[in-house]
Amino acid sequence: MTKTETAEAPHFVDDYLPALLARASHLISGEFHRIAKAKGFTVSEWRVLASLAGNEPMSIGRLAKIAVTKQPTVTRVLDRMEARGHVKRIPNEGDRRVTLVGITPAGSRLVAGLIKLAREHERRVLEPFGLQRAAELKATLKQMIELHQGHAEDDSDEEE
Amino acid sequence: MTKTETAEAPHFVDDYLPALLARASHLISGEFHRIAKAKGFTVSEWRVLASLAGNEPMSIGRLAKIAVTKQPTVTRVLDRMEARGHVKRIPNEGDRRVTLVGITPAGSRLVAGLIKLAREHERRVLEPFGLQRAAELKATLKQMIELHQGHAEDDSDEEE
DNA sequence: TTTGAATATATGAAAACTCATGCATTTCGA
DNA sequence: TCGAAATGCATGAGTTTTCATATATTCAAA
Repeated sequence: MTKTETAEAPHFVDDYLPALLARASHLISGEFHRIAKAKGFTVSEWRVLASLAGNEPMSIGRLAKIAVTKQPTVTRVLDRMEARGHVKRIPNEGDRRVTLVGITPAGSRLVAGLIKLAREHERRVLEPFGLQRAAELKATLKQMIELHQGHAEDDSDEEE
Repeated sequence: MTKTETAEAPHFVDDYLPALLARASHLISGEFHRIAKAKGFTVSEWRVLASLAGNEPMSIGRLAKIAVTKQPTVTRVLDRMEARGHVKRIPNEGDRRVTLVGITPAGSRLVAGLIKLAREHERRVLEPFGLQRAAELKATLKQMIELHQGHAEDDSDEEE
């Protein structure tokens, strides 16, 4: 129905990489975010926790980059999470401008369950593609990330 | 490139598909969003315009789905854009619950330039991967979107 | 028809995010 | 060593987004 338009020519956003990435990301992550929310976390909080999980403390700036969240937002998310005892700020020895953030044992326990669920969800998502294509997809995405993390300007990307 | 770690197993988020999608999407789109903002659009506005560009009017719900934005947000974005004359709401004949949204000539002119820039940007992003891998990436993403658009629950996904 | 459940969009109140900028600390050139 | 520029994080203020729900319309069933 409603095809007053010319034959087909897929619409712009249907073949535009950023749109495809956004839509796929949104759909896939959204599925898991419902689980995270059920456990009492906002999306940002889950991202922060997942980024810190199993890692040594890292700077807030680095965390912002990994968690795909702007620095002021991260600062505020950390305030909430620190208040709940899931993460802790740690003054940095060498450079006192830096504040490190680490996950607490309580935070670790909480996120451990979520990560388990996240991995299961990921497996279900990738399953229809097979190991080969799944690996290719991840490799391509990783390479793309690698190529673009330097384009900085906004968020907190750069360094390295 | 990454040295911070102890050459250990890559951290959870470094091989977790949703994180890779989010990070790639964020980095790539972010690059273009700077251009869109320079032209006076917010990210949401650009998404709405890009979704409508060259298309016939569509319902707000469908637009929300395509633009990867929640319905209340779309409604408000539309308010702003309609006030600027970039889009227009059109009462739907058959079902009067539905409000259609179309891009105006003024909106079309504006977005035409942006889309041209967007395509150039996309080409630059995909260039290092070659036609083959680029096509595979898009195909995989499209299939993934296809497989998951029904999982609805939040936003506005479903139907179809 | 009439009623009750669905569906599509809008909206008030609250939460989250973002920009611009502030403060503290470190770096670096003169 | 001094002062300017840079860096890292925090914060005030304003905007956007979000949740929950309201409103309007359609649909299904009795």
